[in-house]
Amino acid sequence: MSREPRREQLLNAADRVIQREGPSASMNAIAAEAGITKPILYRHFGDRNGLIGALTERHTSGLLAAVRAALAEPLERRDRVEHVLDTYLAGIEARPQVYRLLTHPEPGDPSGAGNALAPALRQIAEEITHAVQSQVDLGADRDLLAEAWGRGITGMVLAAGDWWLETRPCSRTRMVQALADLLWGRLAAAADLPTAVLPAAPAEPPSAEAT
Amino acid sequence: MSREPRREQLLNAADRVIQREGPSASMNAIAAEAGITKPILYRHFGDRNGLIGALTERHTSGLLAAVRAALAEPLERRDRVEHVLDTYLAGIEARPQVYRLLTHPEPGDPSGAGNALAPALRQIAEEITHAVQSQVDLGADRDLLAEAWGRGITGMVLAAGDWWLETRPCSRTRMVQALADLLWGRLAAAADLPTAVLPAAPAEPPSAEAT
DNA sequence: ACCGGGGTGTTACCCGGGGTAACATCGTGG
DNA sequence: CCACGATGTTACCCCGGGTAACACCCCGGT
Repeated sequence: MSREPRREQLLNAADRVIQREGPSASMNAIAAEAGITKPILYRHFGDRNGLIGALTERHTSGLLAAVRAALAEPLERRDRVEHVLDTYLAGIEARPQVYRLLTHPEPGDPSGAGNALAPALRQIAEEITHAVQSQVDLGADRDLLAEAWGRGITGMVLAAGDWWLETRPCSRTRMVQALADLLWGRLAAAADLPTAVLPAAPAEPPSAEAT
Repeated sequence: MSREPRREQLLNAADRVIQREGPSASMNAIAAEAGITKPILYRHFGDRNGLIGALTERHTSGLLAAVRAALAEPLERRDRVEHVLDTYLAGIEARPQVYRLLTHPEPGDPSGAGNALAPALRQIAEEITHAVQSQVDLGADRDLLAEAWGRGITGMVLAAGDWWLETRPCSRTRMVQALADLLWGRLAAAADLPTAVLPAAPAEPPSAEAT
């Protein structure tokens, strides 16, 4: 049995463990699940990041391709955005544990950059950036805006999607609407509430010792 | 010297180390910086999360208060949003290392939830949620929308801010504009680019082994 | 039949980080 | 003077990532 198929088997095992124990599963546990011992894992993947990376690759390719496809769909812009949002949410909904893996930036990253976006998500951000750049007329600022928006939208969907996954406050469709509405400037368009002009704001600024 | 002042000293030391070495600084390193040894740290803070938590508290209180204040500012809505964005960006700009600390969710979190938003950021998200809920007329969906948007906006600013901090592609003011524009539906309002209807899209779907 | 190489696998170890137990020390109030 | 409670110490445990050194097994070449 040459390298490649073996690699697949090991990845399958790792996959099962992480599905079961979450992304913090130890190399020992993974090796055990595969019925072998650590050094073999290291032979195949170099280090933990290698393994996680390979695993991530696997699962992202699908989601990433799906998002990319959704971004290229020939739809009205709003529909396209909704389509992308729905694609992403459907993806993370299908495999929550794996999704957590994707989003966890490598913890022991000693290099200066503690990027908020894991590599997998950075790819999505780049997809979005590129799509915006090539599809939307933003004038002189296009490059800056597209890049900032790519990151921003990705982070927005990450955080909101995470919350949605955990609390399931509504259907996927509704969630898609909520996010699309935000992107569509509904925050700007909505009317003010008749705020009673700060009805004697209760002064209580610094009360540390909060839980 | 009673407990409290000592605690402060220790926190100061921890602060310096993290400022210098990033959030992954070891307890040993922190103890050394304080001129003492580990057990004392543990006496004061219980465990690492306790220390980090206390440190976080310290630094967040300022930023959180600032954001809260910005949210309550009696301005036109767009100006208020810009004000909040600028407050946040200014905050993370001032102390990057500490900011990284805030955003790093505890790595060894064995509980199922690997929340994308660190506790400090969750507080900000709640602030935003509350502000939207009490200031903007969103009809029947207000609760859902406010909550989803709170998370979403926080995540957006986190990701975009992170990128901005690392690459410094533009001035803070411009960045604020870019994000406010996104929130203001400029994505929706902009015209389509005259896309040449997919000029022979280069087919090359699954090409793994990417770096 | 013999050998060598590239795959498989193993045990046993190193290192470093979080966390703790047990002991020494100092200072202050009864 | 002593006891108590704080400060501090050394030395240790445990566990997880990562590696060294060695054993096996099969297959192809001479």
